[in-house]
Amino acid sequence: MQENFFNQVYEVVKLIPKGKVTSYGAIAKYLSSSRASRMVGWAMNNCHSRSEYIPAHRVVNRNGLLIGKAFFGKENEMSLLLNDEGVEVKDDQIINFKNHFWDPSIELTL
DNA sequence: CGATTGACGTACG
DNA sequence: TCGTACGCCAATC
Repeated sequence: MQENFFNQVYEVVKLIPKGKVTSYGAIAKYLSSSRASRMVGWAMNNCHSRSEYIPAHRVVNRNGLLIGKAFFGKENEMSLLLNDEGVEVKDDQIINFKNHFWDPSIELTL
């Protein structure tokens, strides 16, 4: 399979610390282009094809909205996981998103 | 093999 | 400030 973009996405997502969240655009920008955010979402769509578990619930859109909840299975599961990790989520919307935001381009110190 | 879609985001009007 | 168009790459139809 793709050992460059997709694998990079999965690796970054798995590196997200507990209680932290990031956005598709942040990962895309860290990997290549800011406009490659669709590829990140596509990677998440195929995340089940990966051998490792991908904490996709820690990856949200630019608005901090749990857009992927519909693909996660149980809608509440995604919110509950984030809440359990210390991330405040209200109505599928992350509260203090900026406070919980985890930027790979900064945390990974590219 | 060619066209369209897809967990988004940025740029331009 | 709000709305529409485009870009990225892979997978599916």
